[in-house]
Amino acid sequence: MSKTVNKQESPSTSRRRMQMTDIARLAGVSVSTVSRALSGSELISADTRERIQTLARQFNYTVNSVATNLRSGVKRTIAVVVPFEPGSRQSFADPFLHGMIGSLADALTERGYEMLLSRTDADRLDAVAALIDSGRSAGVILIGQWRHHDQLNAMAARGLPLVVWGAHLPHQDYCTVGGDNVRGGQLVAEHLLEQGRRRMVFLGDWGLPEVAQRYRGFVAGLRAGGIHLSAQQRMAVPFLAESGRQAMFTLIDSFPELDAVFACSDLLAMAAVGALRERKKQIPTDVAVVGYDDVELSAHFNPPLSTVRQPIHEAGAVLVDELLMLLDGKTPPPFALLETRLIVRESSRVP
Amino acid sequence: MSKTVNKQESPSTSRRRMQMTDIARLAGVSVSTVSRALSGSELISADTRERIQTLARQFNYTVNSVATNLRSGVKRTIAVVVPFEPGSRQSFADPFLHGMIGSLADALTERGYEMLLSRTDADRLDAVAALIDSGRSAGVILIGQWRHHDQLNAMAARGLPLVVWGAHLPHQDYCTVGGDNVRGGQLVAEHLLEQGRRRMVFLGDWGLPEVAQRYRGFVAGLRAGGIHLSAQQRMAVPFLAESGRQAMFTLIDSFPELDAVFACSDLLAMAAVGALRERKKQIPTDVAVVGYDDVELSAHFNPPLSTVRQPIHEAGAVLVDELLMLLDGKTPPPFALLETRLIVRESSRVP
DNA sequence: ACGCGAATTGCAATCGATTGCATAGCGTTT
DNA sequence: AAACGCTATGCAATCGATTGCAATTCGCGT
Repeated sequence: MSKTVNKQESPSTSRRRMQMTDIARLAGVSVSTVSRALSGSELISADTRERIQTLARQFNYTVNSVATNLRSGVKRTIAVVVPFEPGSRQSFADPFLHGMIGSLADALTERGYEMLLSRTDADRLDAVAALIDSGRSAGVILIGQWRHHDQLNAMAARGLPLVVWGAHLPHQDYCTVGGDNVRGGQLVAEHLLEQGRRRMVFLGDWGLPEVAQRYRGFVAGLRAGGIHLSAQQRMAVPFLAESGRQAMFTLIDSFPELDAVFACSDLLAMAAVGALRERKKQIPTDVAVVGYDDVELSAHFNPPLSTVRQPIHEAGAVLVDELLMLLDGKTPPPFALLETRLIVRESSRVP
Repeated sequence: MSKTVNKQESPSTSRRRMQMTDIARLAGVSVSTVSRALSGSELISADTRERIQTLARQFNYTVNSVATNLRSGVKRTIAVVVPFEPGSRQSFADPFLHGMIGSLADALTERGYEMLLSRTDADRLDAVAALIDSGRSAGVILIGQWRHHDQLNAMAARGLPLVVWGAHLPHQDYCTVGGDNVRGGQLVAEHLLEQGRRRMVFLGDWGLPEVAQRYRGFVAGLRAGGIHLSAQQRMAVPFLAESGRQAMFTLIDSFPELDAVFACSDLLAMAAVGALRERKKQIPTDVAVVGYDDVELSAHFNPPLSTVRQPIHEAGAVLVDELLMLLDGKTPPPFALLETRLIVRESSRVP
């Protein structure tokens, strides 16, 4: 390759990217001076500095942050990882994730970081280590711990800067941020009991730590009210609308007397409502439905959906702040429990 | 700064990242050899190669892609930019965007690219040029052209690798991918007329090119059926549920005889359904509602929402492929129109 | 006129990799 | 035995910036 050839040059896009040497040549100074001028160093006389900055602006020059990072060793990119179930690849579909990503994007932008969005096989969570090992990002924010607490602990042991949205578990060496899932489940149980419901069903994959905690809280709350949840009153389903629909049909068939549904995400709850309608059940008269997350659409659903609110906006900020603490060498609290409250709307309230 | 000090070192995270020199030392060879071995070069003897690869795996070493990119000049990061309205910052809330991001994430991952997700002020679209100028990404995929066709043309003129999801406009120097919005609007008009509706209202911000085209198609379709749309039969609203709700109330008040709503996104349509219910209108008996996008939830909404499907999965692939063509110096078609079809569900179909 | 410090600016090493070219080692051919 | 060729490896320049230190210029005191 000849030295004068410009990489990524192309017939149509033949303009080479401006670089510091170009500005230096134009200004008649050295690159050192340009570098310092652009970073606003006091070492450079005010008028040289200004002249160079004007020049840079004129030519749309921006310092190459890749080179800067390489030299300075400081990275301003954070990877946000959204795992997908290896079978369906569809985890991305839950609107809750969308809210989470938006919230993280905001929090990172505010603090001057870039966001690298990455999807990973939920069974190979440890693959995210490569994002850090390869220097692509300074740290990782992972949405959900899925079934691999162990892999996460291993990564934490390697000292990788990692913060996880999820449940706080025993023997946890990594840092989590999440809602109070047990409490959330309990609130739903109490509310449904209060509404006079007795024959509940539970929808959600309790193989996942967060869901497991919601389930535990729910069962505990029911037990306190003297109600027991039998094996036919629950179904383990992934966070997919169609799965929720099918599961709901199965539950209606096997437990037709049901009068309340607790779904572990609003998406599942909405799918459940759809399935119940198809079977001519009135919501909430025949069956009360409560979801989880309080995504934006829940309030506009028909009927408006009762749900457990997760403070998404705050979540992004806390996740980012804890990760930045880690990067800064400080030790963030091992877990943060965010406020969790029940929002009662029409889907579970009989007037 | 002393030479032995390790950047981003910290009390808790004191482990320096492995690098090529370390592997070289461990293997007793030079870095050149390691570099070649890890990239699988035939120049290195098979057994040295294997020995080095094993070593790298053992120590969790991954080549620093930042350094690689700097040297090779090839970047494998694409920026996906989601503009937000400067007032609300909320553009992120529409589930359509979520689908789009997921689809792009898939397409990019499949092709071995990373995705940098970035939010920008919709009034400063030209700010995305900095993503390229600064070398953070090789190219940009922008979701929507918003009100700044001019800024986009200027960027295209600078030769920036840019592909836009949106409407095909006259005098367009950049490359777009989008649905056939005019046709979409027209399909909705025809369908509503066929259902015997005559008093339609339109919900959506026609200041945005895509929406304007849907509006034009809709109006043209109505005109063909001998129907005229007066100024009180439309409202310009941003893609926000609450705005949609309020706009719907206003329309109901100013044009109470309405019997059909065409909303420019499913989010708006769902919000409209909510507002109509609050005013005791039956859907679809009293008022038919049609949305746009066919997001996943639309099928599970109550009633299931009629809508114009945008082929989101295909969209991501096409956007990415066109951008890669640009990066490759080829000239992609100036615009791609993806299949647009009407999905009729219960919200607009009287049995 | 000379010396000295302060204010500017430039030189060159460096970040962590890649790669053209040089070279070392070793077997073959004549 | 000399010459040659091939394979496997190392040297050193390079990507685009940053930064410690050296060098230059200039003003001013004596």
